[in-house]
Amino acid sequence: MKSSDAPTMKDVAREAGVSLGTVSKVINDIPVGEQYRRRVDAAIKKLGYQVNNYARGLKTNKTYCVALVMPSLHHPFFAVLVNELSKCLMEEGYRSLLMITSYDSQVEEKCFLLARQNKIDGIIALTYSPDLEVDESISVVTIDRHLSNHPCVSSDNYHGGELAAEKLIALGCKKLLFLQIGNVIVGEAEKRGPGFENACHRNGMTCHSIVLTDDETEAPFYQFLEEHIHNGKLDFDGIFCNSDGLGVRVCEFLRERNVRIPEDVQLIGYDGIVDYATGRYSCSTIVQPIAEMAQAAVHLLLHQQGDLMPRNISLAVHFAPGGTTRE
Amino acid sequence: MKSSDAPTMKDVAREAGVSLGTVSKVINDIPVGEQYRRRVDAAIKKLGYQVNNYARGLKTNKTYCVALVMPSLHHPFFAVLVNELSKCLMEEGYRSLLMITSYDSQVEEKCFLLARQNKIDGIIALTYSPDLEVDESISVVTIDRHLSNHPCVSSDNYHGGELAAEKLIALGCKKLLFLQIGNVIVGEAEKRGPGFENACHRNGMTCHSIVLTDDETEAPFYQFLEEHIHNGKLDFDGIFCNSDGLGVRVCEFLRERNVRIPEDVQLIGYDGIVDYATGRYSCSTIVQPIAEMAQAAVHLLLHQQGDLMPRNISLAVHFAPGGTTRE
DNA sequence: TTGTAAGCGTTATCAC
DNA sequence: GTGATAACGCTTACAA
Repeated sequence: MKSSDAPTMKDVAREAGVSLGTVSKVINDIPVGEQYRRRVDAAIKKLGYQVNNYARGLKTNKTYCVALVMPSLHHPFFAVLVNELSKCLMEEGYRSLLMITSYDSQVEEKCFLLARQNKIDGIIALTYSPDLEVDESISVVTIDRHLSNHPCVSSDNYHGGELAAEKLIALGCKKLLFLQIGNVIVGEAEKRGPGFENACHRNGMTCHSIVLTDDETEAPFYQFLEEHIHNGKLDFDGIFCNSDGLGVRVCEFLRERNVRIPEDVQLIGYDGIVDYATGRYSCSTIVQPIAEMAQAAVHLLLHQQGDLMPRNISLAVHFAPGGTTRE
Repeated sequence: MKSSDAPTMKDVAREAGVSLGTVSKVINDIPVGEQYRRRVDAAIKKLGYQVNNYARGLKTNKTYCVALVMPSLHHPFFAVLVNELSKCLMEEGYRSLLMITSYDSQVEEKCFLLARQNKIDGIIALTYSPDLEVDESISVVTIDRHLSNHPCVSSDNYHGGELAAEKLIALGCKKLLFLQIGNVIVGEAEKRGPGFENACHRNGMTCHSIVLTDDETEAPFYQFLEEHIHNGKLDFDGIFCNSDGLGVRVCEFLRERNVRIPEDVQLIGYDGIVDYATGRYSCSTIVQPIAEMAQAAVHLLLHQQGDLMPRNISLAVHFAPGGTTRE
């Protein structure tokens, strides 16, 4: 850690032979005599002066810094989300303070505390603890989950579920299965199932659903599937999984048992995860508009505080074929 | 953006009926009379006081903040690296300022500037611009690439190449091929090829190498492979790719042409990328110890500045089977 | 227009 | 050991 003896505004003022206030004005683009401006600019360049955001933040009570509280970057969805959030924030002149919670609510709490100590201008969070204490004075936007009455940005999960059902039905499926494994915490993502089921019924079809929570294993899925395979034929011909990850695993399980996908069974996942190596979707999927979600979250946090904060913003999803449906 | 009217040390002092200095001492764990400490602690709790890191940083010239300058989080290697870096830093009491450059050297430069303005305590960077201007007063540790004389942390790329060759040879390969597509910028990763070739020669084997740079497409690889397939047999029986991504694509290409992997051709990639859905390696691979690299970078940056900064630290890699080798 | 000075919330150096 | 007080680098009235 080298000690920083960076030049300050005072140094610039001395070098330019003007006062502190003048330097400040130049830096903040406040009108100043042309000659002064030139002298100051020259001094700044000569000394390599850089504004000290800490001093500025202290004075203005504005840090141009937003905390990103995320469970992990091992999952592509989170990684890409953080990527987009960080880019959006940077475009708006904000910096991102990244905090990884590892799905640990203790850490989540600590992050919120740290964020507060850092006097950040806001928090964008995807958390798993339902009862996080959030300081009322700080602006928060959540992704996919609700936290007190802070606005939540998500994809249109309900419609995504509907879309999956409609697509499978349009592709000729007659017996539909819905598999979900997810958070004990109820969030926006839990609307995928209802959307799917509703669209099934609306189309006069029944649908078998199996819903597990994160603290269980996926074993019941596979046991169920196993029991419903007879002579290499599954009793269902259309499956909707609440994530691409699950979709991929289910595909693999079925293919190992000689169930042909998409010939005999078609499957749709959710998320729109793109394989890093091939650039393709890992299965047919309902694509979440991650970049738009990031943009919405940032915009909501920075430009729409105060008056009319919506409780939820859900963004349009679309279906993308990924080899596990006939189209 | 709600305005923050958080309580200050002054408020705490008044509430506790002590002076400012005493409050400061309590907060910084400097010995203080038991009664005072209790009164201050009570006041802190009552008011919900939180230290203002900006004011503290201004005074102490220490921000406990490190900038992470990364090209993108779309690639799992970067995502996991950032994940680990951020966790390490947090454990050491540091915050991470994430900056995504999108492989754009203009942005890289801007990030370094922003980092400097933010008076961060150091930078951990994976950049693509060879001539980034780095302020001499700031500590930098790079990953995989060299930047002026800042220390660089990487996996043991050269040995990784050797390992790949030795493994393929041990598994019975007779005709070896090396494929590399990578940065125009020369970094530590460019040692994989030499390591591979050297180990080949040491074992009395020749090795055909094709090296492309980022600004080209991979087409020449596939053209070459196509020309060297006769009756479903490839002229080579062992391939080393300089990344798992390339490895996966090459496998796919060959399998589509009925070349059997790993029966007829064995392939080893580099990175140790784990599939998010299955948790398995995407191909047989030389695994980079990402967590250890992160730890080394953080440790180097925070605890070993000044005296003996190594130019390069390379960490041990290991081979992991991933279905594209016979073991 | 430009310069001066107060103050943001801390820490640290003093006397007491 | 405790309490004033002077910085830290900046912004912002306000005075010149």
